[in-house]
Amino acid sequence: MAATIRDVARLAGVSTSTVSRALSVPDLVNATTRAKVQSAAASLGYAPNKAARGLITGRTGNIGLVLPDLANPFFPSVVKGVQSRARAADVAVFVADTDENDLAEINLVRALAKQVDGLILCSPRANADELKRIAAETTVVLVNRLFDDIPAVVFDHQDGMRQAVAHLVALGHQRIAWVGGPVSSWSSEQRGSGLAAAAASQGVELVQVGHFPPYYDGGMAAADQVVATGATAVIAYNDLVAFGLLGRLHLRGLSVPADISVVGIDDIEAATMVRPTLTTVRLPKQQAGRLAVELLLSLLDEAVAPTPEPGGDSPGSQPDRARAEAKTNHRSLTGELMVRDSTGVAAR
Amino acid sequence: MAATIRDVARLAGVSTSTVSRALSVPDLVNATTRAKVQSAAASLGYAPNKAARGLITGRTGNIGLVLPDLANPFFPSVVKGVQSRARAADVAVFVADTDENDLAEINLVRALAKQVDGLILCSPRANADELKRIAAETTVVLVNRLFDDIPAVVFDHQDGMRQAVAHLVALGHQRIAWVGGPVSSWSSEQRGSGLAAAAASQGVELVQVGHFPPYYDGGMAAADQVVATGATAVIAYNDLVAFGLLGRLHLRGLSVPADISVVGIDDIEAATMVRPTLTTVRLPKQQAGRLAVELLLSLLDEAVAPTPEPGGDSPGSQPDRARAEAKTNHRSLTGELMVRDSTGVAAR
DNA sequence: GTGAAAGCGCTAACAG
DNA sequence: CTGTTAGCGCTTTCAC
Repeated sequence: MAATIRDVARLAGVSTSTVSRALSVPDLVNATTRAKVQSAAASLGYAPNKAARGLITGRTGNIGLVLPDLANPFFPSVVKGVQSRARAADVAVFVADTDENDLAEINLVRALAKQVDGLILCSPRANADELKRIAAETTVVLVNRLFDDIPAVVFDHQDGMRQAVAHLVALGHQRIAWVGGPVSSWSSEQRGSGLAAAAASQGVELVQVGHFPPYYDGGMAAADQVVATGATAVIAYNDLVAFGLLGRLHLRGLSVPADISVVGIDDIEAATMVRPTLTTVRLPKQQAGRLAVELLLSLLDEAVAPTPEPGGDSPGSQPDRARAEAKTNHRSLTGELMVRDSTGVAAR
Repeated sequence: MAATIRDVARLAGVSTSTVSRALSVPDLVNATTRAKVQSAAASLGYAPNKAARGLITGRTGNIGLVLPDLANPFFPSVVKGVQSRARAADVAVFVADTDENDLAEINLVRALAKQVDGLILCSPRANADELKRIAAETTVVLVNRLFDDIPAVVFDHQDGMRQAVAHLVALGHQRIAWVGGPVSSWSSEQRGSGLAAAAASQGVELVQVGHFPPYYDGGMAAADQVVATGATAVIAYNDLVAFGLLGRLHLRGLSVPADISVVGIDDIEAATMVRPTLTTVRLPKQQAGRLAVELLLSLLDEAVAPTPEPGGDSPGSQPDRARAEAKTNHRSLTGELMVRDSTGVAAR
């Protein structure tokens, strides 16, 4: 059995309260006692029981991360970001994979909610009502989805899509196909509309080719329709779909980029492992994870020490404005185009 | 604030102990009381606080999973397996990524150990002493590494390697190169020796080409040495390394499988997304995760209700033998060769 | 600056 | 079958 605070107290010849203080609010105890306690703790290899502490402080020191599918390389990156930031704050992370199942999602959220201080929901599939309810019950940060004023970290696809289109236009493409992701996916909608805006402002034609599952097979399924549009370039919902496109195009004897250019979104590691290597919009996935943790932690602190009510001495409408904006708690990250071998001069 | 057991007790008009019993050992309470309690609990949306329960039962209902690198697609699969099995047992999973850093590994283990019932260590990098110490302090199951008699789930590479070699031999290959993984990797050693045995028994020549990092770059680095051996086929430590090989061979203008055949190990999803698709030994990764959880849970139960001491009425040396074997708590999983486009008839 | 006492939410004896 | 009592390991008043 691990050492308890009592063992430390006994060894140091002080009360348990003193041990507690010496370890968590060191300034409250005399330097010599503190040293005594610390060495006692060290020699016993004592570490406080987080669960017991949580019981009384109401803070467990744990957060939960819920995501749709670890098999999609996008998510492990986010997990890594979350982990690295959480570790720095000495916070442990529960990870739950929902298998793209929205029912499993809400069950997992409910189960986890009890034992964490807050939740990070990555690309949640839950509907609006569920989301609202969840956010009402526990502190949550959304990643890759915006909803009401629930705090969130999202990718701004406007600029990434602009870069992708500019690149293709420079190569002479005038007709671009867009392979959308799942209908219910917030990010697919964002990517699509960002792309539409970019295409419009740069004067190229955009053809949407339906909605497909965000996997390799989705790309396989989309490829023939893409070809049928007569587009000379195609932008896929994500890299996995782009790979599927590559696969099917290859089967049909079409060569990339000679016959058609392919652009992905995400920049998963495999994008440089396939041939041709994939031109794609790199999304700062790890950073999103880190930011989400930061946002969550700041929210939690805020709950403990709430910001003083406005109404200071100066009118200061300017600062108020800034605060209001910060208050929405939305962080936006932009992507960056990685030009590789899957895009080239427009065919004919 | 969430409802507590007291709220439920009040609403149902019973004591807290009755609530506790009704919910965790239903048979111990009268059917009508039970119903009353259950409906009260339901209407309050009550769920027991696991941390508080753990404080007294000594079981948190949580397990920890520590692994080297989520960016390697091998690991997310294991995580998925662990999750699915854990969820079925209503156990939550802490996941910690060590970034292949053995120091981080032991720190994470220490931090997690306090708040979980047991730990699953996947491909641990820790040295023998550390491992011994960890296993002494907490219930642990190893995945992908065997050490002493710490319970473990491993892959038996003997048969997978035999299959791979048989396949290559059938294609006329007589000289096979082996690209090893990290020197300190237990599984690299296993794979290497399994391969050596297979090669010897099937009468083909095997050339080891050093040790390389288990990534794409490792394969890139190994490729030229592989070519220099004059081998007509190469087996890589894992699929990622095989991809690196494919990449560098392509750069050098060598064609796979016409000039050289390439075999990987793992069968990560991307193996069917590259061109040529990769022939590889499929490892049942998810199953390993599931088995590890099962093993861990059974170990935990055992600790609670220990097996009765031997010494029954019958001498039964046969059953004893079986029990002793089961007692080692090692589960072995075998791989299966997936033949795809990266292997072909030996280049003469 | 430090100790004694109370209690977080829950379960496990122990009586009845 | 059910209620009372005690206490898991810790923090936090409240006195001294």
